[in-house]
Amino acid sequence: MTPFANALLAWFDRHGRHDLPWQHPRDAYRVWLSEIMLQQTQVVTVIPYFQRFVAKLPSLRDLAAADEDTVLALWSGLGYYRRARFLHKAAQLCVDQHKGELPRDFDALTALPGIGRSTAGAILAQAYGLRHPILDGNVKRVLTRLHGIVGHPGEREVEKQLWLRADEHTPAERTADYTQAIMDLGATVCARTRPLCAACPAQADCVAYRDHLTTQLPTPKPGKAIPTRSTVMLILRDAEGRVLLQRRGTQGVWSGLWSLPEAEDSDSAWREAQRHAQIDDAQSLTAFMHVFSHYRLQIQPLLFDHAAPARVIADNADLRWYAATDLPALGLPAPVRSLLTGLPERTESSLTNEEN
DNA sequence: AAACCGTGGAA
DNA sequence: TTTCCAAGGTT
Repeated sequence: MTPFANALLAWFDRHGRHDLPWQHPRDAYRVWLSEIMLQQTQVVTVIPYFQRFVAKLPSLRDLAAADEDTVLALWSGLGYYRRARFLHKAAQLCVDQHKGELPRDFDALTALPGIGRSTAGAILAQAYGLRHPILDGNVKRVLTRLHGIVGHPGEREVEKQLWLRADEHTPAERTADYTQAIMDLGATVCARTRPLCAACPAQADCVAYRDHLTTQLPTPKPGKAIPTRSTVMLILRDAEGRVLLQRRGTQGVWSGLWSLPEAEDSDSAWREAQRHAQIDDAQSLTAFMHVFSHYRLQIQPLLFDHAAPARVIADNADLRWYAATDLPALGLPAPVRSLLTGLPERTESSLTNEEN
């Protein structure tokens, strides 16, 4: 065992996190679910989603048997929705090909959608105690500092070095604890900003600490400007307060989620609205910006109140009028949920349609 | 290889 | 306000 691993395990026993929801009980399904939810997402954000998810779908077989709408509703607000669709698909593959269990084999695990090298390692180490390294954001931060590795971790040479170090430090004993420990260290001590080096068990071995490089490592990703796009979101609301929602396709952002019909500008918005309902006035709501990882989206909501639904689209499975009480059970994009939740009440004038 | 894929919190 | 990015994987 490397001196680092030894010191880290001793630190973990006293200062590690031992009460995370997926640790009690720590079965393969819960470890897997937590690892997928935690991809690019912090622990504090994940915890309530995890609790809600396992309360509704406590086992892999429950997940496999669930509707995609149910899964996406449980994921709604977490982002990167492809994770949820992959998770669902992988559960069904486990039922079909692995007797309803998550495989204990690395190649079989990474063959499942949504499980890459690091996530597979985390599952095998934490759920089954097998010696496999992980290399998530925490480990990259700890190891770049510990070994003074310069260069953005996204570069292939840098990542290759990091995997070698990750493997070197991963002990054959207490692998599950070590895996949790290095993530805990990265999250609580070796933080991105203002690391608590005085409390670090690896301080004596740390190149970045020795050379005063902790603020410069890991090397930040080269910045790139992201474009701004714009869209008009149509809120068609009928006399009973129901709103027309459209299920998005399997490609692109918010795949599989229920969202609002969209248009490029207000003119095409009117034409689009008239395809779905008889409408006679529109109210521009406050426009706002929604930020994705790779572009900004300027959203102009357009409220068509007291719309009379066209009969022709009534049977379309991907286009439905939903009551406000239906919304909690639907997978909605975060800004759409926020928009619909904060919608103005239908006014007396709109109810009586006094403009005409 | 580089783009794509969400969201919210911190600084 | 702007910028950065957190338990990554897929195409």
